Amino acid sequence: MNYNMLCSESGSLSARKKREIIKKIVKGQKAATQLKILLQNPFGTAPSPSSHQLMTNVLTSFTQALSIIQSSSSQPGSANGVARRDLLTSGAYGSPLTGSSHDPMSGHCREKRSQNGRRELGYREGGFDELGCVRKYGRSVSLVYISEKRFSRKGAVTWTILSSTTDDDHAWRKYGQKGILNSEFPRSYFRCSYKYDQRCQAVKQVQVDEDNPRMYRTKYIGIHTCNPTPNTATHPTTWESYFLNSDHDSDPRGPLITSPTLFIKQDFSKETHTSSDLTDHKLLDPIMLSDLKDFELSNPTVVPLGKEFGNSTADNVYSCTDSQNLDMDFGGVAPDDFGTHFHFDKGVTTGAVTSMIKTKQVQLDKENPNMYETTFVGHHTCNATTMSTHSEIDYSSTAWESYLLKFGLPNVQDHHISSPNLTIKEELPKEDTPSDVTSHNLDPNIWIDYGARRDGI
DNA sequence: ACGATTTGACCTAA
DNA sequence: TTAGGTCAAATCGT
Repeated sequence: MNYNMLCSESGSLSARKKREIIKKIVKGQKAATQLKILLQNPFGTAPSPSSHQLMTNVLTSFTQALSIIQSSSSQPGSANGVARRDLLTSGAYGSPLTGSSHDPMSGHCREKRSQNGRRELGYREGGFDELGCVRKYGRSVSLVYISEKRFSRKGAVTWTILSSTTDDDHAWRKYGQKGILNSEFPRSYFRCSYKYDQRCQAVKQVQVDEDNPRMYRTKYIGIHTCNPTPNTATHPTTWESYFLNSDHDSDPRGPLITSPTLFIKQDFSKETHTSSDLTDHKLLDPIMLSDLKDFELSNPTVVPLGKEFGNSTADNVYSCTDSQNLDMDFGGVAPDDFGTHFHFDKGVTTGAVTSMIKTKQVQLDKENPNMYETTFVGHHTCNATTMSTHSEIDYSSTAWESYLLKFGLPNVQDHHISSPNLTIKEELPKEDTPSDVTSHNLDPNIWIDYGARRDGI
């Protein structure tokens, strides 16, 4: 939609719709302003919605405003509807299409068959509004809407991100893959899973990045107009991702990538139960506990963890760096700690505050060498560092809550988490294991590698 | 049985 | 003519 179109159409909008549009735009402007403030001062103490939420609000408001305009222009008998169609068929969009197989006036689909008899749905000359017809898809039959296809894509919002994962908070359906000239990796094509259910036109193209094969270059085309159901959309969390460009506007959902594959098992030791008494945390809601058990996040992200010493794996143990007021000397690992059972809880009193030293250990899982088992003992009483780049994290909370926020468990803010022993298993390709295990960003806390040892000595 | 993915054919734009 | 994008039958996975 161009400026002239907006202007010409605005003339036919009712006063009520004009008010709606202005309201939406103003709302978007407010969200944009908030986002600007947040970006200028990302570590401010004042509570504010996450950048993701703000960007979502901006895009939602503007998209809704545009939808109102577009819905007005596409009403039957609307002169502007004709103008819109003319726009879509003019110039670069106006090339005739083969097989006038769809009659938008009758609402019926006409098929054409290719030389090999394959059934096809052709494109009509120029763009036309979506019209439903039944098509066979594999062995199932589903309602299909023939859309404006690539013509509408010309003016679609597009942006590209570089991310360690292909996941985002939308459900996608793969519809194609192509080898690309002078490119080592093929390009995969995805459409929104709700393309036919909700006429959502969003698509994305994913390709392994040439410069960094560990990263995915994802191009998003079009903004989602669907309302995904909660159980089908993954939870949005930030991870390693970068905005590469934004051709027009930026969809806030694009750069927000979900977390790596994590298998979380939670267990409670006597030590940690007693430790909860040392803090103001309350016991975890049993319902929450059931949710935590074996909670899985699907994502292929590689997060560096672990070290290898020759051919044998070694444990890596970490202490929270925010315990600088505490005794940093853990006294090494006691001989009887060598083995599979960890025991690192140490109660330390600093001034009037009794703290638990948070430790974690990382070890290759014996059962599955592609997995890393991280055991967290104790809980953080420190504030997570503001050096973290994870905007989704509540920095004032402890690591447990941070994790839970990142993982998107529902209503986690309403729960005060006790200090469980938490074992996280991460699925990581071993070849991606770097030597430096202290700089990973699995959680928002900074860890010091205070020792590595061979297991089972 | 049915939804999702694969993959070769087809289509359009350049 | 060619490269990139899409379709849809075949196939896979649950």
